[in-house]
Amino acid sequence: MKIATWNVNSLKVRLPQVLDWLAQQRPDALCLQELKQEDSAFPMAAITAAGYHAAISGQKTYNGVAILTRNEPTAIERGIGGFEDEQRRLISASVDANFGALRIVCAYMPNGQSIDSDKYQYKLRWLQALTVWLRGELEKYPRLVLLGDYNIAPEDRDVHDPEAWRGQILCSEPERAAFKSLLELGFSDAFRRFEQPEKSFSWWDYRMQGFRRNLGLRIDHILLSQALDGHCKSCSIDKAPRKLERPSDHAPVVAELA
DNA sequence: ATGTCTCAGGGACTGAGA
Repeated sequence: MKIATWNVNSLKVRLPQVLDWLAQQRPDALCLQELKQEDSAFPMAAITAAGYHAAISGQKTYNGVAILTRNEPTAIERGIGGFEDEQRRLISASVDANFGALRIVCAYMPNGQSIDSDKYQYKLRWLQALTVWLRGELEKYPRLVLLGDYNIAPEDRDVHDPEAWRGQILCSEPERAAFKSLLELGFSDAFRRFEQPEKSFSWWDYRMQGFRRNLGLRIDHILLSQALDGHCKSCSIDKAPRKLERPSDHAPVVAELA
């Protein structure tokens, strides 16, 4: 089965691209972030017509996440259990796979703005709560995949200019330590299980002709629980949608499980 | 290079967030 994650930076604007991508790629599951719309505005009819179910948790202007699946999702849950958060950043659902039920967790992790911002403190608290909560989720759902926009570049090789970014937001040591804490739950980074081109990124700033010059970061990830390790057959970044007119600033990340 | 894109409020542009 094919699973993917894509920060679309407004589903209203990006809907035609999402529908095209679904038609071309036919993923079994697509996790979306930054819908930037309330649930009442979600384009359910178009998604249904494309052959997909949708579990959604939307919000006006900011945030908002969804899981689109070809098979009906079950046990849909919103947010991090035990963590009060008015921002709609996380949704979970289960789908059947040929190797057993798969638990999908779709996350839009906080950006943090800058390391001296109170949004940075919120980011670190959010990541801590996620890690605590996931420990229990992994017991309930051993075959669990955590996909989304992590807003963390885990290593220097995930950054176009590591020296310029050192200690900055998306790259700071506390953020990288939080990412490592996720790995210590038994997760592995699907992308790094395979040989990849150098300077592989998933996000490029709209400014400075960032995409054309490949001034990017790899901040969108697919983490696989230990029970899924042997099931992952490939993982790659699809840069094609980033080349379109009016693109999202992120590209989809895709993994194949069997 | 405070550089681009998106949204809301209000009804043209500005500010916030990324």
